[in-house]
Amino acid sequence: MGRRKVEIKRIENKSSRQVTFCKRRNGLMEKARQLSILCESSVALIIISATGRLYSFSSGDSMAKILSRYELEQADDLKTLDLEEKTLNYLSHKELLETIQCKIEEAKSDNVSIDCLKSLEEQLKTALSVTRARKTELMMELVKTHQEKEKLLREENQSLTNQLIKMGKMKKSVEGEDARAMSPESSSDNKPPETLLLLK
Amino acid sequence: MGRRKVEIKRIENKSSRQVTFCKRRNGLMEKARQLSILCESSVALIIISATGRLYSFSSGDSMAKILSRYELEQADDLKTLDLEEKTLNYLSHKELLETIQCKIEEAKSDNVSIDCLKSLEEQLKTALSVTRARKTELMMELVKTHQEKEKLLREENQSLTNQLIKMGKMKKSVEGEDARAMSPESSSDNKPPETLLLLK
DNA sequence: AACTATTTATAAGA
DNA sequence: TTCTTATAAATAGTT
Repeated sequence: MGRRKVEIKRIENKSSRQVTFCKRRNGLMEKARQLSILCESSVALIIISATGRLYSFSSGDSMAKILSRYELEQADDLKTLDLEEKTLNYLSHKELLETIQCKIEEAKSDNVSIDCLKSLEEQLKTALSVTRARKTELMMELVKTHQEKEKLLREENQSLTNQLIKMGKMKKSVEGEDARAMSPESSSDNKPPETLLLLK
Repeated sequence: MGRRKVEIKRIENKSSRQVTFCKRRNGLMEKARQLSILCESSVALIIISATGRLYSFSSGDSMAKILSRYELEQADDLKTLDLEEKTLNYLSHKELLETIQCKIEEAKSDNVSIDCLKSLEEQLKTALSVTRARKTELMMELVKTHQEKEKLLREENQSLTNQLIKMGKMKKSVEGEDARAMSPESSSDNKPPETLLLLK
């Protein structure tokens, strides 16, 4: 939308690249704002120029909230488990925590070096990821357990329902012919009644 | 840009809000992509719909890289220092590290509870923030020291230059008249030579 | 930093 | 939902 159509590829001329960056960045920010208002959604936008300058917009929820929601979806689940696999391969959660304790011991001194803090930061980052991954792992297990329990309960339920239908039919077949109307929601898939042995 | 102008405010009709969300979301993503390519910049875009669905786009660098760059700018510097002030007010870095060691001790057991891991995660997050803040603090001090050293060196340099000019002039004033051409870059602000006592 | 000729995005309608 | 089209909005090149 300008004097002529432009191909979407890196603009070679430095100054026109800079001008376009400024124009389109503002356009993008405005569009992000509009979307969030029109459709009451949360939008987080971070732009880093080629020269390293940072621009950001966030709406609805605060940036931190949006980012943590994103991380919840991405990092916390499978990706972190993958990313941290390297670490997990060498060190178990327990071993990692032991390692970090040593680092912390070092960092408790009153005049720590920047390098020491840098290294502690890295360790804490890793520990945080691994703790999250382990937490997710445990939660997944928990969910799985619940799902299985639910499945068994559904099966039990189905079985009981079928038995009821069977009994109802026997009774109705003595009384008359409109027995099918009794439980319409399960009328199309009444399998032969299964035993309750499934439920241990 | 449609059949008529729309005010930027929440669209009341649910289905047209949904349609607009879909259209504008796609538009925004496309614009983000174009900006990143045209101007070789990194763009991270996260959109969360009113119903909680998450959409994201990232370019150039990976999402994780962009987010950590964002956090570096925001969290690491003053804001985290503010955000974590609460924590720092109650616990020093050292005390925090001691607290975390206890948590870690708990979490090292083989069958930790999810709650325990959740709490450890929180502690690690705080420790990470505080460690970063402390690191930044120390780095700022270091930078300040260097800046002061630099200032003193510049002053020493200026003083020496001035002394040289003065000596040069005295010499030249004996020899001839074109002495001004000697050091053109410092010809306009040659203050009287200061002592070197500044440099301790 | 403005200006405008064009292109592009999109609101409403089908 | 998807396509179409009239119109609003964004922006490329120019000044």
